[in-house]
Amino acid sequence: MTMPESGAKPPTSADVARVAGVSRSTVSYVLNSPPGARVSAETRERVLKAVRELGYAPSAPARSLRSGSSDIVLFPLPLQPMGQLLEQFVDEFTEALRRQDLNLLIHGDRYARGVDAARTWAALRPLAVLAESNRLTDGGVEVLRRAGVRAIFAWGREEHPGVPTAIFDNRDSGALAIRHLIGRGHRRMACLVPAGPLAGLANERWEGAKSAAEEAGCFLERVDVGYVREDVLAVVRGWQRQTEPPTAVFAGNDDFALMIISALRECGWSVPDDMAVVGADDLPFCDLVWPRLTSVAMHTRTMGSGAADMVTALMTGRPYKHRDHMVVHPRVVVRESG
Amino acid sequence: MTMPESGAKPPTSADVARVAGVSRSTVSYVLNSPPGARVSAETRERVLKAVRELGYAPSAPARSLRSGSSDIVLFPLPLQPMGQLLEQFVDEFTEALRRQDLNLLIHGDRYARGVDAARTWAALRPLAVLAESNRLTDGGVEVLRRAGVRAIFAWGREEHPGVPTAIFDNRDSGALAIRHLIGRGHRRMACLVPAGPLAGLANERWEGAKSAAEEAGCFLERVDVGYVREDVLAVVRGWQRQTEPPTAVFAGNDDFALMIISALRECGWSVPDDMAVVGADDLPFCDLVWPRLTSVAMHTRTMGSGAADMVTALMTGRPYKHRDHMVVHPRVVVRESG
DNA sequence: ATGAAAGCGCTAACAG
DNA sequence: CTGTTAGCGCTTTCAT
Repeated sequence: MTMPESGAKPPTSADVARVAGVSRSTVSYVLNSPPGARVSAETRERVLKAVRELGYAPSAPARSLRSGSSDIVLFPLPLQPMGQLLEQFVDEFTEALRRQDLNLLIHGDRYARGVDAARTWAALRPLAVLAESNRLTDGGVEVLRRAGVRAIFAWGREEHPGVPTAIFDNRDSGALAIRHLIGRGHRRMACLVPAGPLAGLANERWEGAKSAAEEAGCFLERVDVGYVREDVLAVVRGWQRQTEPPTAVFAGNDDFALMIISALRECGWSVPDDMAVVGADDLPFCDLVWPRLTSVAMHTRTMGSGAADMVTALMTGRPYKHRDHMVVHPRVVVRESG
Repeated sequence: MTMPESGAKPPTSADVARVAGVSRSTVSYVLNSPPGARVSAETRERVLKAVRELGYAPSAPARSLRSGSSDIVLFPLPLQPMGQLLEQFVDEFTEALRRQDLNLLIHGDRYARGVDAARTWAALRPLAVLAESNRLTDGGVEVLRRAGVRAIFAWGREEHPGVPTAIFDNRDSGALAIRHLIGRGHRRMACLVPAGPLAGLANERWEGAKSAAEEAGCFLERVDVGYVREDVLAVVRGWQRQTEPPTAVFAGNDDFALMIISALRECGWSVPDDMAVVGADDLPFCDLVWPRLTSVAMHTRTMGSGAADMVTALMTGRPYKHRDHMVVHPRVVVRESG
């Protein structure tokens, strides 16, 4: 490989053709091997050698312009902090896409929504877009459709009309956590509702928890609490003053479960004997602390493979049903804390 | 906005021009407002109205093809799990880029490296690429340069020759942790070296820790340990049998710090009195557990703004020095655990 | 098995 | 201020 000339323009397929002593179409045939392409082994070798020599990389923009479709699947970075779940999902999805020669691109803007966001996404002319449902509006979907995006896929709490949606109902998580605790014999429980960036999420989980408790005729206390240790400590102190404090708490998420366990211990209560604790999200540290943390989790894998399935359907030309919705169910990962 | 025709092709600037009753160049002028463009307010309005009506989004591929440069800054998703740090960095960087009308795209493939990776990245014809230094090879950098990528920026442990690099030296982290503990009066210490996906990282931290201990004439025990609770527990049990066990431990990362604190407690030792614990990465939960976790952290913000500065330099045409390296220094976030 | 040529949607230089 | 036009790099007929 020779040195780059500073002002040099990127090599084109024409350059490759010239160096290899063939025509541009031959280069294209070698690089894309379409159904009816027949290139002699020797020619192919010459072309590939030229490619290497020139450090040639075909221009995706030009390709996309010419062919009218791209190999990009666009995933706008979620607003809600996903932590490790994100990397897990991305890994799986990328792998599935790679088998179809597709590229996952995560768009860094986590805030734009509606038509503005759609225009930004549409500009890239992606093959598919997987967006949180609350960032899609009718107008936005319209813009994407118009721009030739072949598959639009939503995910999140609410389904989006006309767009296949993977529904993560956080009420289910709350309900499941409470039912799990009831199954373990608890009758007086508390549900933490954390403030902060995850408040919306937490509130949904509370709703589900509440209805599960009502259904079973159990007592469930709602405890709003800030994202600081002192608040959590105050809550535990409050319980210690009660004559009949709850025997179990659904912490709303794993961070809070960690906090509440810390606080309980500081106050001399043990987990799960004096108080059972259940978190949510099943973050990696659930397995690392002691007592290990029982947690309600969504099947991230379900979403990863579900999304990949959709893209596969799209690629193989199978009909792609716009009305399909998929509900992603939570499950309880039972460990020692509750 | 009217209904999409199913087989319809995406609207083009020509469609907008026709609907607005102007020429294509006028549309382009309105949408890009280049220096010398003069369009009457009324015409501009007509054009924008047509844009809205058609749900038009300009094609980035076509634009990029024509103008020879794009608005894409490409950030290959790091192989090493970054957790929250990633989202923090992305947030900040995206915001800085938005001010320049640039888009951050995160490429989902975390594994490809060298020339193969470079070809994939180069295909998008991005304006800039920010890659982990260990995924860049000379050949890869060459391919990117050839493809007209204006700025190539590396980050990670080692600097990459010829490419400006943000150096995160994990030896520094280890050394800093140990020096902090020495400053607190500890003379016999241990350093956990976790196995698993982060082994490389941990090993570097160990090296730094070791040299800091040697420098100060202190004893530092290297403890290799698996990513499971039992291993950590066994380590603590081992210490309990020693007549002169260490008084402090650098856990290598925050997850391990959490594990070791759990294990210590299970064995009846208290933190930090019987054993001080320092983690690394300053994950959010450091503030949530009790005792709150002292942790060695890198300045993610430094990297975010550093990266943005580089892109700014690039955009404003300031000379862009290919030999610049930036060392990102760790700091100790002191809390109760050690 | 290979080459010639058209055209994807857009911008920018130039002409009016 | 607006319109005409050339061509960016590529794929894909259609001829050879």
